[in-house]
Amino acid sequence: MQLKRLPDTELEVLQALWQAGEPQSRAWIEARLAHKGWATNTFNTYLTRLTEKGYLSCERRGKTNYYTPQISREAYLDFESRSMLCRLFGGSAKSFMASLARGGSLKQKDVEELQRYLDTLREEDAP
Amino acid sequence: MQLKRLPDTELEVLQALWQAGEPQSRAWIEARLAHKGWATNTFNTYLTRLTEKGYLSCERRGKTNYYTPQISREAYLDFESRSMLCRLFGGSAKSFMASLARGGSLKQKDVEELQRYLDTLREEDAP
DNA sequence: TTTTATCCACTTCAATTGTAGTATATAGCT
DNA sequence: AGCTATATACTACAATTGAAGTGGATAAAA
Repeated sequence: MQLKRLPDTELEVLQALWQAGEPQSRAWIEARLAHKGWATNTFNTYLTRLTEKGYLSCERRGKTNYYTPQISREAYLDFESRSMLCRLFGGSAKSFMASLARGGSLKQKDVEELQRYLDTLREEDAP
Repeated sequence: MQLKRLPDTELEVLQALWQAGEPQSRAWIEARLAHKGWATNTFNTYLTRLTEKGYLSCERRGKTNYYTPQISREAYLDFESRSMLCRLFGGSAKSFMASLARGGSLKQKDVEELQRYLDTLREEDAP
């Protein structure tokens, strides 16, 4: 599938389904995203759009539709984070980090966590 | 100013102006972004919209408008990268890095660069 | 000063997005 | 079989975005 960035609202619905891990109904998603304050039909709209775009499949059981993601969370997030990095930072992960740091989004704790994570990456790479 | 994510096209125009470092005309921007293949008036449209939204100021010299960013590149990128991080990764920089790594966007070289950068951050923090 | 070449203000237009209403089908109850 | 509740299908509509055309203003040339 040729990926395209999804609008915020549709992405939130998709995220809920990724977390679910199995096909879910509109009602289930509505409960999960109750804090959004969207009307019932608003969920239906987003589910339909995601299905038309090929991000979800839809299976009917009785009166109810059950939706299943057709792309993995990993694949989508990878695509979108890469595209963001290009659009904003010319593809440089370091520039991105620098931006977070400057803005104070990167706490001491986050830095340490990241360093540990990067260490594990190097081990994998050159064991 | 209450920031809002900009559409891709407007952001590209703004990026060109940030790089310029001084007020520039539509013609200058058009030359700089010639590879986009946009019609002349398309540049005018985006410049007008950015000005209406408050991201640019506009000064007239003779027949020509000169545009100046009203927000710093740093402030905008900080805002947008933070919002992306929340939307996609629940705010975790580590998850973001993991996503890049999984997708192969993070080369050995990038990892090392990042590690050096993070080291400098810690020195600043606890000298 | 008239002409010309440009630059921009204003208008247009289709597609997408955010949001939800109306209408129809139907599962399940009686 | 008929009734009712409800889930979805279809429709609506304003705002935004991507893209560019028209036409009026005007600096510069003649």
